[in-house]
Amino acid sequence: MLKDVPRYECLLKAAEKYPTLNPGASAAFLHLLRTGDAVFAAESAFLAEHEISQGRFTVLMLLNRCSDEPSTPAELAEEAGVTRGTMTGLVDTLEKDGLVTRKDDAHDRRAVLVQLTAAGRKLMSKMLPGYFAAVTEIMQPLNDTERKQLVRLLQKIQGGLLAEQTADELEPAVAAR
Amino acid sequence: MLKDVPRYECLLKAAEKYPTLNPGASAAFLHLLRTGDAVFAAESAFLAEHEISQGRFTVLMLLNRCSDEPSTPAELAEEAGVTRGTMTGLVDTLEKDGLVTRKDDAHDRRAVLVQLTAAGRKLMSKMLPGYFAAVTEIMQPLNDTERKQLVRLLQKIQGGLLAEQTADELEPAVAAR
DNA sequence: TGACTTTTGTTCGGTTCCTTACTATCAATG
DNA sequence: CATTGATAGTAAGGAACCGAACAAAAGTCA
Repeated sequence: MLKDVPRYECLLKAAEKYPTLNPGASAAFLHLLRTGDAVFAAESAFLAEHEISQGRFTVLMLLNRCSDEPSTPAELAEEAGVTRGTMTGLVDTLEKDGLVTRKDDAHDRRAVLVQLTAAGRKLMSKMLPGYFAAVTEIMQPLNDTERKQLVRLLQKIQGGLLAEQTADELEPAVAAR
Repeated sequence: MLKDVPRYECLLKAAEKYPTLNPGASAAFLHLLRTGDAVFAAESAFLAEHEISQGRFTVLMLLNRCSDEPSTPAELAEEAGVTRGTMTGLVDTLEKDGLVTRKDDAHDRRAVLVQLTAAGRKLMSKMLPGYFAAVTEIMQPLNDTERKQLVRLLQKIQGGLLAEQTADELEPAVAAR
C-alpha cells in the first residue's frame, strides 16, 4: 500500500512518541511489504501481457504440473490458497476461454474434474519460458549466496507466523485479545 | 496466491523441462511472494480487530504523522500508492465513520483538505501501540543483524525493479517484447 | 485577453476476491 | 435402514481496487 518506506530517522523520531515501536523491526517489516508488493506487481505485469490474471495463472500452473491428472475445484482451491467460491469463478473464466474443461467425476457425483485442454497446454508452453526468464531477471540483483540468505531469513519469519497462527487456532481467546 | 512453495527438487526437475527456469531464483522469488503475503495477512488480521482495512489505515497513518497539516486527496493517493478514484472512496468511508473531515481549500477551489477529527486521533493513539507491538512480534524471529541483512537484500531487488520500470517508461517498445 | 494544457475530485463500470447460504451427495453410526 | 454429519460445487452480495471519462478550476503563453 505505502509507496515509499519512511526514512529511518523518521522511524527513530516516531519511536520517541510510541515506546512499542521498534525502528529496526518496523523498517524490515515495511521493506518486506513494499518489495513483496513490487515483485508481485512485476509478475502481474508480465502475466497481463498474456491476458492472464494471477489467479488464473496459478490454476493453470497447478493443472500443468507433472502428469495430466485432473483435479477437483476443491483441491485446486486448497493448493492455490483461495476459497472454493473463488475457484468456481476462476474455472468459469478459464473454461469460457477454452483453456480448461469440466467433466463429472465417475466415482463421486458431487465432484467435478478440471483438466487442461490442448489450448491450455499450448498457452502454457508458449508463455512459461518467458515467465521463468522474467522471474530470473527480477532476482538478478542477488547472487546465489544472497538468494539462499534471503530464503533463510524469509523462512524464519514465516516460521514465526505459522507458530503464531496455530497457537491462535488452539486458543482463539488469545487472538481476540 | 500459492499456499505452499514447491520443494526444491521439484524446481530442479522442472528446470530440465524449461531451460529458462533458474531454480535458485525461482525459490527466492516464491518465498518472497509467499512471506510477503503472509506478513500482509497478519497485519490485516490485526487491523481487522479494530474494524479498519489496510487502505483506511494507510490514510489514517499519513494524516496522523507529524503535525496536523491537512492533505489533499491527490497527495494522499500519491503517497499511499492508489489512484485518486480509490482515495475518494477511502475518504468517503472514513468521513462516514467520523474519523476525518473534508473542507474546501481556501486557495484552490478545485482542492479539498482532508484532516483527522478528534475521534480519528483518538483511534490512532488507541491502536498504534498495539500495532507497533504486533509488527515487532512479526519480526521477532530475526535479530538486528538479520533485519539489516534482509533490508539490504530487499533494497537490491527493489533497485533492480525500479531501474527496469524507468527503462520501460523511456522505451515502451522494450516492455511490449 | 483568450485559447491551450494540466490538475482536482468525483463517478461509473469492471475485476478479483471473500463470506454466507444453499442444494446435492457421500459416509458413518445407531 | 434412516438419521446425522461432513463435503462438493455453486450462487449471491459485498469489499477493495483500478481505469476511463467527466466538469470545474487553475496555470501557461502567444
